[in-house]
Amino acid sequence: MSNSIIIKKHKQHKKQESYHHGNLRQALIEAGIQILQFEGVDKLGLRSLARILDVSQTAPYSHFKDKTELLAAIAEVGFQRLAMQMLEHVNNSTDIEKRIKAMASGYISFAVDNKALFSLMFGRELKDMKSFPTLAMTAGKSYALFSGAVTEAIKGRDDISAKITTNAIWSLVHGLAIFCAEGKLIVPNNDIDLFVSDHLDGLLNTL
Amino acid sequence: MSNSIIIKKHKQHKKQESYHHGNLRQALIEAGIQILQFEGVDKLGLRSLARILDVSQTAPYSHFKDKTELLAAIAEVGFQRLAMQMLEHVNNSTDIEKRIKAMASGYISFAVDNKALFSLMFGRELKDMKSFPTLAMTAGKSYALFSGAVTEAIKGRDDISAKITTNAIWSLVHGLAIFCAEGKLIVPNNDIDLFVSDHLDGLLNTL
DNA sequence: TGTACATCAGTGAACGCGCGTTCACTGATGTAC
DNA sequence: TGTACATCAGTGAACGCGCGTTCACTGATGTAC
Repeated sequence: MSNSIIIKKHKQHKKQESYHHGNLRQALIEAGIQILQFEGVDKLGLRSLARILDVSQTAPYSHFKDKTELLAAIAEVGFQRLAMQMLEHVNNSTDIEKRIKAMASGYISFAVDNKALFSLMFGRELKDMKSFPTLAMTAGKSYALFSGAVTEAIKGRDDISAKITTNAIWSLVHGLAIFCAEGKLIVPNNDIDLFVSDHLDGLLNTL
Repeated sequence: MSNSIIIKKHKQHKKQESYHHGNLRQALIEAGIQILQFEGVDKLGLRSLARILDVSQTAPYSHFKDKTELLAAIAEVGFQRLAMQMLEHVNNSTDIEKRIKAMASGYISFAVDNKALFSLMFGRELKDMKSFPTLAMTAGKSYALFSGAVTEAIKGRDDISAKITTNAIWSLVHGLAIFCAEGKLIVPNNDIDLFVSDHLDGLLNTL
């Protein structure tokens, strides 16, 4: 990738070059996501980010107390997009089983399209989410989407069973997402919907 | 943890201190696993390992061409133990469904007991397994255990269906393993067998 | 409207760190004769 | 059995690297009067 792309995208060149960046916080997050996209988690550092944004290496400290806080902010955007992508796939289907499958497709294709971001979101770098309550909340949204659908599907049965089913679906989808992202599983013909349908049918049939 | 434990375990003190370690390759691998157990992936380096084993920082290069090769060796041991732990849980049950559940229990409890090793085995550090054929082979064993059981269970039906079912089970189990290891899912009363049974029933019922 | 001033977003030098790897080397080992 | 010698497993100094973070600072901004 070319760093200049990232720079241009964020450093909106005003008439006179300004001392202040104007939008550094947001730019750091977005550039971070770009680095994840094209380079990988271990290239993502405060210094590398500052370099890309053409800003001094300590400028990020005006917006984030330390590196972890920046990573948390990036991951949070990731979780927002994950939930969005799940919802986009759902569209307006009313069939509950189809909706679950659609959410799964969204989940998995998000993972495939954002491998490094996805692994940051679930990785060891941020394993103590307790320090980042808003991150934890945002992260909970994608789970809640599955959970809500399952609860609706099996209403009548008890809560425990709903929870177990939700966790099973979530785990299955997450596992598929990881293996697809890593290339350990291949989606035939890139037909993600068929792929998901095939792999979820067993579980969903028992709903 | 105390590093001295690791040292004592490996540096078998002979009468006269020997110039040669005697067993450095094996010691590096085992100390590596210890570091993973008590410190985490990012504390695992050639230098830290050499330090622990009380050996010069370049000694490891007599046994591994570079860091990645050492990591691959460690991961390979991990995969051997994973397969072992799966088989141990199986014992001598003949019921195929029970056997699959037992293997799943082994898989998940391995992940919980060896979080960092598990994440090395499936992590980005070794994402290009092609460079390590024996690692890839060993890694395939745990998959083969699931695959064999499923094939046996649904014999009569076609291969494609067997493969899909295997992948679904594998993904589900892997997802559960990750979430349990990360503490995102809690195993009630530490009854891993019941936990697994609950979460796999849906899928296995369709066999 | 113009100005003083607090606040804030940046700078740039410096800190200490641990890392992987290379290099020329040396002490120990085992084997062929 | 004793010895020469190739081989191998170590040593220790040095390389260059990028990193997170701290510090004292300065230029820009906006607001109260």
